[in-house]
Amino acid sequence: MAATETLTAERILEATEEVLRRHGPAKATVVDVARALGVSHGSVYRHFRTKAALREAVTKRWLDRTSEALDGIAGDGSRDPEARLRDWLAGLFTAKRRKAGDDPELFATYSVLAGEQVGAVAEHIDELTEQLTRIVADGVAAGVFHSDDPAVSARAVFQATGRFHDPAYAGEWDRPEADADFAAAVDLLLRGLRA
Amino acid sequence: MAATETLTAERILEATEEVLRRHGPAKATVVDVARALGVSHGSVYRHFRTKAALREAVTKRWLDRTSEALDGIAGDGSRDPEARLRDWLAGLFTAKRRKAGDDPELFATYSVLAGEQVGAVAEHIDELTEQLTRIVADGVAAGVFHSDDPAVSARAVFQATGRFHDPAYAGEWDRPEADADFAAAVDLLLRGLRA
DNA sequence: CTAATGACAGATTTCAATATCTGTCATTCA
DNA sequence: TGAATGACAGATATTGAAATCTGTCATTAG
Repeated sequence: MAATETLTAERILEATEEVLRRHGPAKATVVDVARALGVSHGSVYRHFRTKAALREAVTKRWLDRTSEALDGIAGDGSRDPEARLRDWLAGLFTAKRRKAGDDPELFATYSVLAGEQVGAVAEHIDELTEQLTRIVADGVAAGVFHSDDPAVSARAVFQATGRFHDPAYAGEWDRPEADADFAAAVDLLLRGLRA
Repeated sequence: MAATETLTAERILEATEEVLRRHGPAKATVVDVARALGVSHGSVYRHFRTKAALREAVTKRWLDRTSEALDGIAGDGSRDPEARLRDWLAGLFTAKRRKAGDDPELFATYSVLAGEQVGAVAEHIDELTEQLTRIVADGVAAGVFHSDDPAVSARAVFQATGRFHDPAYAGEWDRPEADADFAAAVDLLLRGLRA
């Protein structure tokens, strides 16, 4: 079905996301994706060199949706850097938590890729760290933060809050202490950043 | 062999550790342990109710060796709290890193238990957090640290440094950036604690 | 001439039969 | 009498044969 429309990378990505959502990362084969599109699996390979590349592309698209939302906070130079940092960290935690809850199968795919140290995940992390760096640098410029090197501080903040965004900890995000722990972490880190 | 000596829990733990070291956590059955001791596996069950209890006991013994070494640092009230905290965190990182490198099979066992949220691991974490709390409280008493609640701050510090002691991250401990990342994390957290 | 196909080899996964293990307990041994 | 045994049922792991999948490519279709 739908063989009337041209087969684009975008359509394949949509179908893959759907198959992944339904079957999870373990099942969800290239053949399944092709079946869902009503084409032969050879056609899928015309657009993605390997199954790994396809999974990575789907995950990248999915991760980019998070980055974009946070980018708005990071880039809003009109606001107080401290409030922006708090909002950004809270936004990241909330987004990951929601993704883990709403799209467990896609999230599982992302967790697998994160464990495999795949390029798309590394890029996502770099992107987030750059956003953080911007906030820290703005804070330093405004005189409210101290940092010898905003990139180093941003990296430290990102890693120190790993428990609240690293998929390895997803199982702990629903525990009742999670929010208090998050608040304590943010308070401590902000004290460390203040000029 | 060695059937002459009495079978004690201690001897079973030693044999289990040896079997675990040799075979890893996947293999390493109760039957193997019994074989290594030259007794029937029923005898092992006289000392440990389940296989899980045996694994946990072995891991506990192994974890306790770490706690004891660090306890010396935490309890040394004569030293500057900031230096003690730095040494304690560095000691924990070094110890975990060495355990992961020297005893990969035992470490894998510990990682599995950590993932399963087992009691012995929770106790180990509580113990470490208490040591940290002592250092923070000493620092507050000496006027060099600020904290509304040393237990909360200690917990935050412990979680924020998870990347450097949580077995989930063991794969990253040998990367060249690890030491710089650790230093940045400790610096930031200490700034956050200072009065 | 480009997009799509489907047959193919080798790799991976599935599945069911088989073997091993866990945990119990009536019995044996010292 | 208390420690150790070994046979046992049910659960789990291993194995190897069959099925499916990945990635390629010569061929077909438009």
